[in-house]
Amino acid sequence: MSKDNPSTDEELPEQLRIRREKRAALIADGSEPYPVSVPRTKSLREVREQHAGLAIDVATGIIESLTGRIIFKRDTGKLCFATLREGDGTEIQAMLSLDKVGQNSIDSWKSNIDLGDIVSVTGEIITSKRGELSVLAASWKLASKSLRPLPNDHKPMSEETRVRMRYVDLIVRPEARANARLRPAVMKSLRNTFAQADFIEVETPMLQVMHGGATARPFKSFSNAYDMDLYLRIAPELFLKRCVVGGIERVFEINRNFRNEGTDSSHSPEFAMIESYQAYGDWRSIGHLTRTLVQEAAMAVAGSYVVTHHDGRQMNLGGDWPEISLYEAISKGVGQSVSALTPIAELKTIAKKLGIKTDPQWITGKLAEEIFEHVAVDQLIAPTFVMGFPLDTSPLVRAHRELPGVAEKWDLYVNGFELATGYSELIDPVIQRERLVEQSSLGAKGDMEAMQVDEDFLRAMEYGMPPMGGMGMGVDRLLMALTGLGIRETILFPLVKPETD
RNA sequence: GGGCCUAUAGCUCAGUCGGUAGAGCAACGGACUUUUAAUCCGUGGGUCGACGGUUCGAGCCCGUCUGGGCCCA
Repeated sequence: MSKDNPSTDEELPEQLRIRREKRAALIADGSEPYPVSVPRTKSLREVREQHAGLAIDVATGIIESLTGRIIFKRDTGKLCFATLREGDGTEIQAMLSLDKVGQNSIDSWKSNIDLGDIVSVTGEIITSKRGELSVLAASWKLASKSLRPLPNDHKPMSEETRVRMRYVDLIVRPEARANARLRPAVMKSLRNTFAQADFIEVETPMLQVMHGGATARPFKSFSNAYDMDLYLRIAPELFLKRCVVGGIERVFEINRNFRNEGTDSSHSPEFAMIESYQAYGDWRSIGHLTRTLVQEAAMAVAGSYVVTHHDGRQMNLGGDWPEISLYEAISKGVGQSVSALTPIAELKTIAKKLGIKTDPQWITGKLAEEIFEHVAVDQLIAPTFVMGFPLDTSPLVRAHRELPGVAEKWDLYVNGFELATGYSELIDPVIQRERLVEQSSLGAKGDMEAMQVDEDFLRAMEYGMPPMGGMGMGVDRLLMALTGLGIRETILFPLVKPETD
């Protein structure tokens, strides 16, 4: 965007140039376009609350100093109106009349103050003849001169502009303000739910010597001080499990993970995830916890287990959630019986028949999961636990206590996407070593997603890890499930490629 | 990875058959003491994403690249 930052003013678009000239004129006049402070006695919200229900054309006699960004400006000859807006979207009208502020002041207001400027207005709180709650200025002061015109407040900015200039999006679009405040409300609820169940929050390394805990391609980095490669973590799992070995029996982390993979409306290269482990629990107890976390989050932001999406559609997250078996869902979807013992050749035939493009490197379980995603996922709108995933794609999970070839792993689907996953964790260090060695051999064969053998993690396990359930849930996806928004709307500043000239 | 769509004023968008670039809001000048996207009169504002090609002439046609979006895998 170098065209917006030229070295000389002559190159600027008209509107940017004029605002810079106004800034210079203010300085030349001896008034500050960027003062260190301005009068402010109350927030706009406080004034609105204090004077709710005031009748038309009332003078309260109460003097306040209010600040806000000018979002509309309506100047008549001797009386000027402006709408001030503060960060949460609360608006109050400012009125400047010639007989209250004088000729110089009102002239300066008309010529030097623009849409987008932040101002402080001191005066009596009144209602106008149309009943609009207003501050009738006795004096005013510029708090910050805006050098760029605001976009049209009545036409939404394009999706790309919203993402690239979220600060402007937050000024002009109510939904953007609401979304930005939704995430902290959900985070607070999640932490409350964990706290009530005696879980302890920890923070584990994001820079890791080796990536593990999930199958995904990592971002690679490098430490100059240690002269070694580092990876941005793809999951905190192996560190949280170390915590459980050390006796933090109920543990969780809410933090960022990084995956060097494709992006679309439900995938971002960096994303917030909850992981939680519960000693002496299993996949069912952790499933119960997961449901509570989601339902309490819904209650916190919507006041109900029934949430309303931005398109008006409603989603009931209340009650118990149905459980379906992965292999039964596949069997139903493809019209023939499929189990964890179905030979890979048969799965390949099915995949081919469905038109799924397969990778010859895929192992049996991966093929089954791909078929599942192809035939069943779209129908999983209401919250549903999909139970019993292939053992060979779940290297950190305990084998199902009854079903051969199946792991005690569920995926929670909502709105057609995977929201969370939970396991009965594998705690036998000998089997764990075998699984990780197998993974690393896949890595050696070129599978960029395969885990490495983390010897320190295995050593921790060898000290004895209690039986436990574990869970991971995408925070961005939880927000998506609660609001129906795309991931780029739930993240304030999603990664975008830089603008070019 | 493949296919389709898209990029024009500060913002949101039109632009017909290839013939001097348009609107609304915003801006600038003027009028107006109760406006609510104020109104009225007047004015200015463009490297049409970048580069190359075809043509007497390209916002428009062709190619390459870049950004963005959608669908498929």
